[in-house]
Amino acid sequence: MTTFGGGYPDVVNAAAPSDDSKVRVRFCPSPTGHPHVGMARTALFNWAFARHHGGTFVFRIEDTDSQRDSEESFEQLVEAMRWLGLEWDEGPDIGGPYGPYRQSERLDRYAQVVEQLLKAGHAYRCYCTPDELEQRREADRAAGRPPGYDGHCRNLSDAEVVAYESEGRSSVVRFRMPDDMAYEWTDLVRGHVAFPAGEVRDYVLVRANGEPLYTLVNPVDDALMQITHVLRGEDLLSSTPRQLALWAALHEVGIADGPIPQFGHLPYVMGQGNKKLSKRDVESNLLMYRSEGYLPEGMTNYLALLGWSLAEDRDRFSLAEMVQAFDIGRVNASPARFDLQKCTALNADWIRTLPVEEFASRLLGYFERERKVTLDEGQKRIVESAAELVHERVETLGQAADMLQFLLVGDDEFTVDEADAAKVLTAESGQVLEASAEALSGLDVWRSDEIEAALRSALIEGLGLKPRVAFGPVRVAVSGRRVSPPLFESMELLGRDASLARLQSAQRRISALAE
RNA sequence: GGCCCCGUUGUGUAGCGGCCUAGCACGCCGCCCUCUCAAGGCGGUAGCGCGGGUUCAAAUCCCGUCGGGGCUACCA
Repeated sequence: MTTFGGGYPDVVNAAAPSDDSKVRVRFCPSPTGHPHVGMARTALFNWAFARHHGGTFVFRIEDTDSQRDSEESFEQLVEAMRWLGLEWDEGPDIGGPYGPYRQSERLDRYAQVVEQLLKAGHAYRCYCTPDELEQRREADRAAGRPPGYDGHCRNLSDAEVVAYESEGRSSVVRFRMPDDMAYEWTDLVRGHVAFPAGEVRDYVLVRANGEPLYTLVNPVDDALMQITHVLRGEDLLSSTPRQLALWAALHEVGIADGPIPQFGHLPYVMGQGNKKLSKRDVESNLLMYRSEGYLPEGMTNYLALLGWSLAEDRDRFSLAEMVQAFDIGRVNASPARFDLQKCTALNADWIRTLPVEEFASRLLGYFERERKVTLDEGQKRIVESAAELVHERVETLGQAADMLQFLLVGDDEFTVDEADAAKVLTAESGQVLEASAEALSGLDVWRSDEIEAALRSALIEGLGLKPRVAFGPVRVAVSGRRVSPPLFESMELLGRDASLARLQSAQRRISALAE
């Protein structure tokens, strides 16, 4: 028996190229559905690896499944990558020396490769119908034989081929796996991984309709694009032997000339329970985080923590710090659960770390890009001043926007939360509002410290209330909520007229209640 | 069924034979601060799947076992 690693000692387990600038890695998603956090984690680790080694990060689109791929999905992918700040050096939009970078534009090359593999005997046409295959698989299962293609069409005679063709059967192209070869490699994440000989069956490279499959195009493009390191999901671990075999064949027919890349299989990102995070889970949608107002810094930071850590006592770190420290050998092999709470907490941490002015400008951008609202100059100034008030109180930009909403709406659009009103704007609070309005209307200077002094004197000293009891109704009246940014500063920003109007409106509400 | 991968508090991780009566973060629970909510401060909760070895010494090495996951497609 031959061991693949032993047969090709200079390629399979080749040490990482000593010249780091030769490092070439790729992120190669299929454009189906929305961009997904597991995908983003894979992209991030590839990117960090490339940057750490001063290598090249290639963005390649694997769109060979015309049934499932979509242009919309492709655009979202690009957008998600840009949002996260993972710039690529070669890719569909910017080209590069090994383009094109969309596989749908490379079909002619794959056809050539298939011809060569067919000619060299590394692949053959298989005329088995899906039904026949299914039946034989069933039989194998029943008999306790290992499943997989049984090699029916491996060695058809010319006459048999002619017969099948004249029957009008269509054919797929199958790769001929070497008979007695074991496959092993040193996985960058898992260490030594071995598959015994005879386990991997002949597999399909090209569909009957002529469309090439991932099993073919992925290794072919890795070869053509001189990829040196393949960092991908654990789900592809067991397809590695097939790819190793294909690589050997590509070498033999002269399509591949560089070393076989080193493989590293990243752990799954799990969702609830023990299930891989699926595209159906809401928290898997990367762009959802952007629209909720997560920071790209927070997102990449959290994603990095899914299988990797920078130091034992540090969770928060920047992309630059990650690049500096990234070591694929220190990536965990066990699956990581995606924890929205931790993700959000880390994002909150990042928000608080931002200088206030920076936070304000992100918030302004968030209003415009994600909330699609155009703020006038006055509103912008309010947001800029109010940013400080919510900076430490929110976990996302979205929460900040919500929390400041009451400062940005006119009296006609202003609404009071009904549940909160029911609890706080009760008959007894009528006198609180009345006293407040009276104290405030006499103020010479409308400033938070003056407002606070006036209200404290009227409500705490005057009515003898505890602060939290006294300010509750005022808060709901002015902000519409029981939870709000600091009250007196908010009132200053709102302005005297609007503040008093809202107090009066709340009073009317209470009197209406009494009747 | 066969093959492969994985297994430290609820979650993410640190730990790579003695520094571990297992560290950090999130969560959770108290307390303090306080105009609400946060933030901040202080304290607490909870873990090496199990069983055998090896060793003076094991979360760390070996074997077995159990559990979870993946692949076994004309998906990727």
